[in-house]
Amino acid sequence: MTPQRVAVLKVLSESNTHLSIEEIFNAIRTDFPMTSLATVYKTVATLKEIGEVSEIKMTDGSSRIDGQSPEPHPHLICLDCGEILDADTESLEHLTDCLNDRHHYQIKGYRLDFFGICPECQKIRTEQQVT
Amino acid sequence: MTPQRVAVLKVLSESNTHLSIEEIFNAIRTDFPMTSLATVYKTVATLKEIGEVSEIKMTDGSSRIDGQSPEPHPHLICLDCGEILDADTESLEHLTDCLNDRHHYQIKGYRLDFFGICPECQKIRTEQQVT
DNA sequence: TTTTCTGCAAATGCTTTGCATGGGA
DNA sequence: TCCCATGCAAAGCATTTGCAGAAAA
Repeated sequence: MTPQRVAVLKVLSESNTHLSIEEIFNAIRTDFPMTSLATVYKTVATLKEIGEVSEIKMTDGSSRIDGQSPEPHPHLICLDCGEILDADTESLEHLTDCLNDRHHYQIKGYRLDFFGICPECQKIRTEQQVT
Repeated sequence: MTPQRVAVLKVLSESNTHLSIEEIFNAIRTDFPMTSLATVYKTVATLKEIGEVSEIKMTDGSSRIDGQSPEPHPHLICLDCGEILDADTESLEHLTDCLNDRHHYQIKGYRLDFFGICPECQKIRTEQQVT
């Protein structure tokens, strides 16, 4: 627990938006001007590992940090300004209609990817356990 | 229509997998050894613009090209080997159960992002049309 | 001929790493 | 004291770009 880590956590907890690493960095620098960008990256990586935050990869390769809800959940991303909103929906059913109604977003597209273990790799994992 | 572009299209149409740029590059080089990586990038970018292919950004920053179905659709991505499968489901309802049944994937998580225009930017867009 | 594409290499942007220093427990 | 975190700078990786030559239309 170093002042830098406290500062990162403070920034993330006080913000309800999805900050970029740069934004976190700049926010911290007002309090701790000697903090380095590398430390922010390292701290965020640590927080990700212990499940405190989640990361949203943007199409340009950069990423945003979600410090509020580490569980995977739908996002609304504006194609124009890049704003990210948490889509507050309880089920995956009738999502787009629901999102249009609630958030007044014009939905243009989506990205839906599931992460899991394919049958082949499940076998490999099982074999490795046995060995 | 240059030989290089034909080659890229050929590779993409013949493959039913989700190739990385490198894989496309290597596949082409067997036929056209003088093709450069930059050209592959440029060609894929062009194909993306005209909607012929879609791009799947991986968590490591690299991307895979989907030459079969340009429409956004769910993917199954293996956490171990990185294999990408198109999830053949008709609706978004009861997805994970359905996916487990059909593809025998162990679903560990997902990424669901909607892209659209936020209310603010809709206003801006409207104003710009008027101006 | 005129435009567009190619290929090389350099540049870019975000992120990661190596390593020596320094603060925390 | 011992260890881990920090900060700087350099490296890394995927991708993009500038530009001159070459091919397409």
